[in-house]
Amino acid sequence: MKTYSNVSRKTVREDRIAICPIFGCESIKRVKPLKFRFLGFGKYPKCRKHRIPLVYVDERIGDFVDAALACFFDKAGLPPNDLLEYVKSQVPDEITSFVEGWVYCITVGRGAPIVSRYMDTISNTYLKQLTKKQIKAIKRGGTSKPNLVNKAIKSGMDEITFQYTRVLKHLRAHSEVLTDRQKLQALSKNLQNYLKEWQKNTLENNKIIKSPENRQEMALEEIKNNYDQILNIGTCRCLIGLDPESKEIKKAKLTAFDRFSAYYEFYTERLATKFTKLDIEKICSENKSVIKVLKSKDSSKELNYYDIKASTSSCKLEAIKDYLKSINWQVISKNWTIQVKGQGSITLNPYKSCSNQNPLYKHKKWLEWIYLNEDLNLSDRTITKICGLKNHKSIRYWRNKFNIQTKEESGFYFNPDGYIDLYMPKTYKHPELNPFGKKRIQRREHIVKMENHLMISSTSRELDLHPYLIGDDNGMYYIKTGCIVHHINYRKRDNYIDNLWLYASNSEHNNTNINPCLSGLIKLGQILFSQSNNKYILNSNFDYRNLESEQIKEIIKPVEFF
DNA sequence: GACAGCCGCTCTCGTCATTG
DNA sequence: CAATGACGAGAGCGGCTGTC
Repeated sequence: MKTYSNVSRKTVREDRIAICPIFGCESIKRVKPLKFRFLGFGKYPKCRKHRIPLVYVDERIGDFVDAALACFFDKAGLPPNDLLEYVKSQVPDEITSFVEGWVYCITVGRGAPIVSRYMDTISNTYLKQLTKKQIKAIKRGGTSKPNLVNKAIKSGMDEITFQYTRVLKHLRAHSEVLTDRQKLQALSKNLQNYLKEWQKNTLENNKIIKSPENRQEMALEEIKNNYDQILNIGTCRCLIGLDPESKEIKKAKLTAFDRFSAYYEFYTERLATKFTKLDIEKICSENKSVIKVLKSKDSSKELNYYDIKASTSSCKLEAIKDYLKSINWQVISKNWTIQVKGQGSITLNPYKSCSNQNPLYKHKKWLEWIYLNEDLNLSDRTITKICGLKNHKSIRYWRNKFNIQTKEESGFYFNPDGYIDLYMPKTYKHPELNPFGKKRIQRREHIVKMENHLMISSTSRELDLHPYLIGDDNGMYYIKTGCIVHHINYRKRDNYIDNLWLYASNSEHNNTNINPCLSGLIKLGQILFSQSNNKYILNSNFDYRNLESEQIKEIIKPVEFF
């Protein structure tokens, strides 16, 4: 569990704004330093309503947004299997419009309007804590009267703005990338009636609505399943034009904020996983996906399109070529005959590889599909290779001819070692990297995340005194070279801040002493030794967390020698 | 079309600790 | 002492794009 800095007027160095840590509680207060450190009431300000200590807004608001976003975009929010099976078997024509409609309704069904209203309230109340002069100074921005508004208050404002922007960006991505409005269609009456029945039945069987007190006896995953059912009812109700909050849910006093709090717990316990466009497409289409193509080559390894990007070029090209053959091209275009100057009309075969005799890139729909496919994310250069051409300019030429706009390039790349590399903007002026400013700075994503986290969560004094940080002239702080940002769960792409730990040096990093932990897991049977492979393997049929803590202590206690 | 500066992407090398 | 794994850092090829 994350710990927050205790809001204490004894230690607060300058005015800051604090809030009740309960999501949805609007109790917000300006915390001033005590004039005499030993005197004064309200040394540890508490929420009047909940009687618990306040936390700083800038430390808590990010958690709320994390929780809300985890809730909106969790995989469990996609259409549930029982509904999908019904639609596929009974009304197969409606599968696309049903899935598109469902995804369209997810954000509203899961409470997006409430987040937006809450963020509005927080930012307004935050501003009310300031004097008119201070608000004017903030609005003026720049360096005007820097002493009037102290740094902590300014950074709190910035954090609220940053987090609000995050919410809006995700919602925008949802409406522009994840949903396709043109595919939205009214559902048939049959399906609507079935959805009404479905939500009634689901509500009746939901354990949390039936008896909320049972929650304490349930495993976290079970709680999540029940919460997801409630949230999916919200989405379903939106889809059939009803208010997402049903009477039963209101009766059970399960507010949207309770659900976000629950989701914060799921998020911190890593039970929430974000869905992508690929997941939606997978539901809609029966096509063999890239994943399946690659899986067939190495069935033991779970692959996704990140792995495709990171895999070796030849393997990637072959996988993509195989994948392209499996696409249902008849849906994309019905006419595969093109006119080529000097050769007359040619009938292309999209199920065969691209070649001189089969120049698929000269077909507008083919090129458009392959270039704009977000999961493949192919560049002109890669398409050139797929087509067996030498000069990428040919692909660009045909793109221009067909009026296919150049994509916005993304600023991150998958290092073959497994990390995510970022190209840093020019404002990133790490004093120890590229001191003459001639080259672009590349930085691993997890280091940048740690730097951002430290900048947000530390006071200016803490930043100045931090032994692992180095500052620049513009008040930015960077992790010194030589320090190591370690992935706690050893997953190099899991760059959530909770999975990162900063070490002073490689030697300190290598002293993490993982061996005693591993031996504990071996004693518990979580890790087994496979004699056929001569290797240790993970025992996936067993979860030591199901044991009582006393049992675990008994098993892993030190061996006694006679 | 030549040129320059920028940038996408890949590849390589270095350090340190551990292991056998 | 060589091999290996986790991590950091950046060189370099050649494509992209704007300008003349």
